Amino acid sequence: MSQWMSPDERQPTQVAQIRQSLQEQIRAGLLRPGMRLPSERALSERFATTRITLKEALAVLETEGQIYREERRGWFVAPPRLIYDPRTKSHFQAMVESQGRAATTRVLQAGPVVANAELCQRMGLAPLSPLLKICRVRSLDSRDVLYVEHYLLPERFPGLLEMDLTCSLTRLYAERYGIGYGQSTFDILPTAAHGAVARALGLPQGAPLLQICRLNLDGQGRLIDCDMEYWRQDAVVIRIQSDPLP
Amino acid sequence: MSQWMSPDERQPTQVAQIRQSLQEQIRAGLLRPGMRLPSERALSERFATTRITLKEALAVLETEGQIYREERRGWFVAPPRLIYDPRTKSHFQAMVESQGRAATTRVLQAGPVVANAELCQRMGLAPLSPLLKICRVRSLDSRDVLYVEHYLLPERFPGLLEMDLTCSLTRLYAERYGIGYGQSTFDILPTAAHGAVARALGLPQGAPLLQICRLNLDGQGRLIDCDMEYWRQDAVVIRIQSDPLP
DNA sequence: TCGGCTAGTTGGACTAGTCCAGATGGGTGA
DNA sequence: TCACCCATCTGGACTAGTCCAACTAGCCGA
Repeated sequence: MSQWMSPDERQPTQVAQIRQSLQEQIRAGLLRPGMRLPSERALSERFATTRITLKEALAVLETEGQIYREERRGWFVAPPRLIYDPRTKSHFQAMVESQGRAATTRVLQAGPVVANAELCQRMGLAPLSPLLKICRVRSLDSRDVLYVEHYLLPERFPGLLEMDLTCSLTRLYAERYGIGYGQSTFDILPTAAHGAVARALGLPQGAPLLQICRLNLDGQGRLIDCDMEYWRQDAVVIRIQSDPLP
Repeated sequence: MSQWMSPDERQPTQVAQIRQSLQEQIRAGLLRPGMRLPSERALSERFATTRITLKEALAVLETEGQIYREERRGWFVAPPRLIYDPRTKSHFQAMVESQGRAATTRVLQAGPVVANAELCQRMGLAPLSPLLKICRVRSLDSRDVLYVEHYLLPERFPGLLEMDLTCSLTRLYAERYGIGYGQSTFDILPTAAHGAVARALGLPQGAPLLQICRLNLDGQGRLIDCDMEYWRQDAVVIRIQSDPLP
């Protein structure tokens, strides 16, 4: 029988059915953005299946960015994505507010470190170069969605650590040091949450993330800093406009 | 005891240990790009755990793009990523070959369709507008890494379906119709494989993918087409350079 | 030599649980 | 009133299997 059916027509798996069913409820607005889903145990009972199977369906919806997790707290319906054009030099707060949403920033850590191998390579530094590391968590409508590690050249930013680091670094660069962005390079790639990132965003280890590594140069082409951004992947869509023809 | 330990120092989970162990072997070059990993059963025995736990570790490595899956065939070590700048107007083949790798293209389907709701919205079309749909699979060093659906305005491309669609559509546009790209818009977001996409790339349902939706305008700002690209997320890194200051 | 069959292996899908750590909220005592 | 404690609930981590469909490789016969 099944050999004559295209894979489309075959009876969908339980995981697919559960995913479909939850998606429908979300699309119909019965499950609204930010709402908590019933517990995994309650859902698995309602769908007459085991927790493992149910969790697989939730994992698919998670990689699609329709729902998100908070470690040991539960599953929630994802709010609309923030539209993020990495090329605009505007800072996080301005970008968020221009889309009618609220932004806050929290500093987790700020201090000198020694560059690791990956950073030396990306930034073209000598081995064991000193750097300033600033770790921040940024939230969208009171939900933590972005963890950033900034790595700055210490010689260009004397006294920076004493300033208020919760506001835009871009503005500090410009106003206090007269340094503005020129060309930047962005590497975008999906990855999984580990260690510090997972803890900062309240994610379980292995949860999907969108990583953006930006390398910023000033107007003269000299390196300013390197930012490692880790976004909850349901919270953002990268939208880029190519240049119109000259 | 554990209450005084930071989460970093705590004994890592089995999943984390297995992930770590496999990653090390890959980094050391003992498991080389393209090589198949031992079967799930063999690995779960070797790590003295169950298949489910083992699969979870593999899933994390998959979302990190260190390994990839072929449905019912097994797990393989991911080759280096292709560097993809969506803003360069160069076509797939040229981009791949400029990085010293081999590209091929296969046409799965080509014909007229009626635009669905999502396409009407993205392309700004009237409901039920007619479109030409071309589905292609593109491979990198003989591995299928990209599934693309092109949706074109039929009135701009009479007779297109009779041409050789395995080569660059960009070139066909230019050489046969005198149409060149102007500004384009890209939406990049991680998603999960379903239906046609999963089948075309030999992925299991729910596998992580990187979706890029591009909307192409011509030099006069008129719509040319909309491409829905689905990349195996281990196969590519998006690298974008912002414009230098004027 | 080559096509087709077949047995064995692989991943896919799923069941039915256990034990634990962290988050939550209600109640209690200062 | 408010801080703290504790019972309860949640997800996290893991075990030990079963059944099935699809892929594979090797054998066999034309």
